[in-house]
Amino acid sequence: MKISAKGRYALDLMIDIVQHGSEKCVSIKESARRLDCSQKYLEQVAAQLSKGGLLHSVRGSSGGYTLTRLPREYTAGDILRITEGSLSPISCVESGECAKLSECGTIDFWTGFNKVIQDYVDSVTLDDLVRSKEEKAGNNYCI
Amino acid sequence: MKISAKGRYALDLMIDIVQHGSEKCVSIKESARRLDCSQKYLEQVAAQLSKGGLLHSVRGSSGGYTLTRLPREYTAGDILRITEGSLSPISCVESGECAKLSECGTIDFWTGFNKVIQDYVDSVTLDDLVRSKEEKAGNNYCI
DNA sequence: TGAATTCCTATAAAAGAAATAGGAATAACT
DNA sequence: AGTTATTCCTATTTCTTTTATAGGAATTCA
Repeated sequence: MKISAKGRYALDLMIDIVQHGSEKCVSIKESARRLDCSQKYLEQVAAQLSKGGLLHSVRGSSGGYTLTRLPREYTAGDILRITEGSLSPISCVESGECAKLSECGTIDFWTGFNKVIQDYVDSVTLDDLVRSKEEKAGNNYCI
Repeated sequence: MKISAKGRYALDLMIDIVQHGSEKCVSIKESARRLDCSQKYLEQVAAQLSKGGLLHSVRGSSGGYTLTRLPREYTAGDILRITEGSLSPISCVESGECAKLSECGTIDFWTGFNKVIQDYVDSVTLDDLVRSKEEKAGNNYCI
């Protein structure tokens, strides 16, 4: 039960855009260099976030991506659900597509599991993540 | 981020053994029939649970599996961790194997995520699951 | 001895994740 | 106008993991 690399990239990318996009667009080329990952793959992640309304894209030369909201208005859940497709631990929790639901002994367990997951990921904002990263960066000089 | 079929089978199998193994061993053949899944695959799941100390196996004719503890002494987490390998949402949370940990902005988020997952799955016992199943079974006649 | 089981391990099949690739569309800058 | 830098679109490949199948060895009961 792992979050995929794509989901991790998505969080890292959003953080990167906050940190480097105060006034300008942030291009994928830049971000990929900083995050040290495949530019082409990161493009796909960005496209998905853009399609999902979490990023605004600017095409053409000196284009890139900007946020569509304030950092505190995104939750980690918003970001991860876009790239992971869903964060539920089991598909029937969402779809209800199971012939044996009425006699299922584990559905309440899965439903509760799903709830703690969603509650947690929606309790952390992008702003929290950025501040966490900034604290870490500061520590490099202090310790 | 899904629990695998193997993990679901493991929970269902443990429940089945509680429900049908009060006095005797429960064979995989029986369970596979009741759970409507591949006998050979369920064998592998059972072997894993047995190896992990959650089930006691009896070989030979009229053999099968029995619990090694009382139902209330297993948590869902105990069972799922055996078959899923781990329930952490990201591997570095356990391994600490990441060169960039000191500058990572998301590690605290992942660590907190891991905690709510472990806390939840360990808050539900096998006994809870069995009772949940029995309630559902009762409903078939009441509604 | 025969039948029913767990145990062991190999392998095939299917699905999904991660990355690569090439180029079209768009927009800024000179 | 032309060059360059970008997003956008989609196909394909490669890799990994999951799921299932397969065959038989070891064990135990009757």
